[in-house]
Amino acid sequence: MKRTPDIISAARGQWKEIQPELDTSSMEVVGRVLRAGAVLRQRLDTILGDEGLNRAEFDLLSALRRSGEPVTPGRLNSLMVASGAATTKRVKQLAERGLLERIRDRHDRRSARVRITDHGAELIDRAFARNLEAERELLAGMNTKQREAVAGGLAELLRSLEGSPAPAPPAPSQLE
Amino acid sequence: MKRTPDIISAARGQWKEIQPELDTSSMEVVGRVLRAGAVLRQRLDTILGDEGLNRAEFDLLSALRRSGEPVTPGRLNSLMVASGAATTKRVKQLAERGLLERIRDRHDRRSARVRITDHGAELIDRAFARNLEAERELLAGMNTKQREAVAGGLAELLRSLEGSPAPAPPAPSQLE
DNA sequence: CACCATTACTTCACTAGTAAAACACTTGTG
DNA sequence: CACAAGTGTTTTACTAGTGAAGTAATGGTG
Repeated sequence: MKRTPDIISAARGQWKEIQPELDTSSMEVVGRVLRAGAVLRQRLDTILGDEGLNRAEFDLLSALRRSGEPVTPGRLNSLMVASGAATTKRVKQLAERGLLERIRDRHDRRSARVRITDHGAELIDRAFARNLEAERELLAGMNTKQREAVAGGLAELLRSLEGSPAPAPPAPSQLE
Repeated sequence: MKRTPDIISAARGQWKEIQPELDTSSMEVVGRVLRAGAVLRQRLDTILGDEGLNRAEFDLLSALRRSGEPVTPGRLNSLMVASGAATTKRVKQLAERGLLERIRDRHDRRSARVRITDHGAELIDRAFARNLEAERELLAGMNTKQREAVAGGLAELLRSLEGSPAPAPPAPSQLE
């Protein structure tokens, strides 16, 4: 079954002419992930904008919301695949908007824990639902079987790259 | 066959507790693409740095190199999934480094075409090979079958999102 | 041809991200 | 216990990206 080529197939063909001996097979996965990610981000970021959030803010509030309890900046870094400096900035700005707050960690004074506010939870709940809807629309060109196939493969890839997700550290019994 | 969950499965489980009626199935694809992309980028960008290029520069030189002929800024935008302002900046900086040059387009004076220099081609050839090697290492945790499966699914996704790639516009017979 | 709509690109003002440095705290070792 | 090594986070200086505005050119229409 011959398929219309996607842009990565086309690119591989071009590289073959330039450097015929080069093994470009990794592009089949990596090139496609990076490109699909860029396209999806470009399209979904505008939807988030309508909800008053950018990608960074959305990711932070999502991570906090689904964690269900306060999270350390270090853990946020890895949940969001961001640098410490980026996380610090994001937390500061959303704290100023009253969407989250910092709570001192009595058990480790190098750190504070970040907790979403009620206002923040309301905002992310709405934005998240809206985002899911937009995602579904973007995936509408694929049938269920195709979506499940790529989802399974991507899960393999993530496990291969990251291993299994670390459980959240135990919440201290008292935080003030 | 029950698999160790990846972070997106875990996240979906968390959302199910917060909003049980929400259909989060799109996260299986979109969430994973975005996350895998972020992880891959984080890891590969350091490799590119060793070759003296950042992601933006790498993408631009790659696009030019594999095109084999001068490209308009507008086409570079879509090849790289970047805004016009970003492309302008990238072109300016790499031109200053002598890695590419701008050629006037006699057929449309709103535009110039961007051509990679010999120096630029040497640099990207080495960087590209190094990048492929790093990609292969990152994919080493997956077997061939798994890689082919996810590659196929991702190709479907890209075609669904972007359609088939536009061919390069004909090269004018004379450019000066 | 004159004029208007559209297109292609650049400029501008601002924001988000990063590595490295700085600082404070925690843990390990003798 | 004292000190060194390690860890967690923030600060800093800088860079890359963006939307909107600006500018020039092209194409369409009467």
